[in-house]
Amino acid sequence: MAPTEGLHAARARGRNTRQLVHELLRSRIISLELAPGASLSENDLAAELGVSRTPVRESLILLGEEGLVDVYPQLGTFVARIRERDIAAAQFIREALECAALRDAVGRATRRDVADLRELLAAQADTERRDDPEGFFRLDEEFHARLMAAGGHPEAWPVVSQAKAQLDRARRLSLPLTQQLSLLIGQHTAVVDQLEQGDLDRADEALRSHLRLVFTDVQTIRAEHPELFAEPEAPVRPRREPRRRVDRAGAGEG
Amino acid sequence: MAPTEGLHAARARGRNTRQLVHELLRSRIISLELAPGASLSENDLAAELGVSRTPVRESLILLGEEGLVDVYPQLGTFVARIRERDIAAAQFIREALECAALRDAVGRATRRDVADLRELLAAQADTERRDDPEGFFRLDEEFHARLMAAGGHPEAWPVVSQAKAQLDRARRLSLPLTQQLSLLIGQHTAVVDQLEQGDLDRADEALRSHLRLVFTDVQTIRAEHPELFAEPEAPVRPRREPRRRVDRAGAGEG
DNA sequence: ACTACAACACTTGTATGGTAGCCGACCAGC
DNA sequence: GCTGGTCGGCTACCATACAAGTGTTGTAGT
Repeated sequence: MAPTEGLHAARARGRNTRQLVHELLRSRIISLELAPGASLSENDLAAELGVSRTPVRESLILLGEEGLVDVYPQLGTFVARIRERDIAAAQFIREALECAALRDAVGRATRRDVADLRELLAAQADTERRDDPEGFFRLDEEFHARLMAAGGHPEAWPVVSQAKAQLDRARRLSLPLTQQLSLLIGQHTAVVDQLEQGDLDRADEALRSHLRLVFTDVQTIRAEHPELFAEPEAPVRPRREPRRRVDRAGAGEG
Repeated sequence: MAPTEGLHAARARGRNTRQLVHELLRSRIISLELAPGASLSENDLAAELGVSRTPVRESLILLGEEGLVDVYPQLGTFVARIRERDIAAAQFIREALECAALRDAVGRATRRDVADLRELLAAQADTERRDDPEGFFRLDEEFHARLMAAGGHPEAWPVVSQAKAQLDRARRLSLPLTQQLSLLIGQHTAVVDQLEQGDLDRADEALRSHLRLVFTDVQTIRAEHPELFAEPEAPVRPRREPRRRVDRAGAGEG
């Protein structure tokens, strides 16, 4: 595969290299293709992607602002380990914003909005039948985004999305484990039902318990994959990759 | 004045050039020292600050993510005009997060928390007596930050702060106009009072109306300073500075 | 065997050079 | 006078070179 082709091809569509690299790395981090703690060298990434250090570096700075990577000057850049604090903060932000938007959506959402949401629910049910969790993730994202748009606050979605990224990293582990797609879809449906009926408090409660379920899921994951999480009170001083000994004789790694 | 000295002196305190430039520009934009619509050239800024283009550029990218500047490739970077959408979104985000944090603070805040808040209120009253709106701004910032900390969500403050930045730009105009410092302080006090008494709904209401007042203030400003705002539906295609005609006769400088 | 030390490889941070693209100004032609 | 084309200067974007700092690691000394 030649990833540079994909990059340069997309550049024609009005997005610059920095944005492309940013999105690429972001998706790799959220999907855990890049595991927490992994080292991200500007040089290596630039070489791998066939671009210069500049856009890579700028992407890493942005990811650092999002809390997805930790940059230690003169030491290295690492995929951020999942921190209890960050998870809790993300959960708080998400819950506050999504529920507030939903409350605004009650009595404001049009029939068209509701119809669109129900269409998404049907599509989500499809992904369950096809056993396509990846597809569900995309539709889940869209569902929550549209819910906020129905409340008249589409601009706030990026903020939620950023918080969500922290949760999603751990969630990727939980979903295939629990296989709770039908449960999640049921909760989505409940939210839309209450929204349609105009019951403000019940809608809020439905969405809140849904978000909380995802949150508690993350907590259970922690016991199973402690290596992905940061120690509670041990500020991780990451280790540099031990240098591979350039030993001609036995270095035949293929 | 030699701003470069301040920069390089502060560099010793563990902050790199990018962060310093970022903070500097951010404060200048929020204080309206850099007016909406103003052009920000990487070259000019680098020359003015005595650093290279790299940290300046990286700062501008970050400011772009915050919505404080608009970057038009191959055209220029401009201080973002105040957009109705951005203001509304910022208000929504701020209200949702601060009120949610306050609700958590009720029944959780310690006596120490309340005492600290009251100390801030006293200091705010001082700034009113001394007619020091700049000082009030700082204390206001700290008050709201501590309120969120009292709710157990200090990590969410940066998100609020970023949203607040959009509002503050317009607020800078409104405050000296209205001279409502005492009113604002009174509202702050009401929030703390309800928090201390443990009345959840009244605390929420007190904070919400406080935040709304600030918001409506911004709206009144719009009529007086339309040039700082963007047209509702006209995506501003910013103009480049007209070139000064190089007229030999009258331009004998140097 | 163990420790102190010094060179090294590698990191991010900063500075600078070159490129594609856009806009305003200028000018020929109508 | 007005319009279309061209030119020049400016922009952000990307690439590259240099600087400053850190942990590892091999080594000499004890």
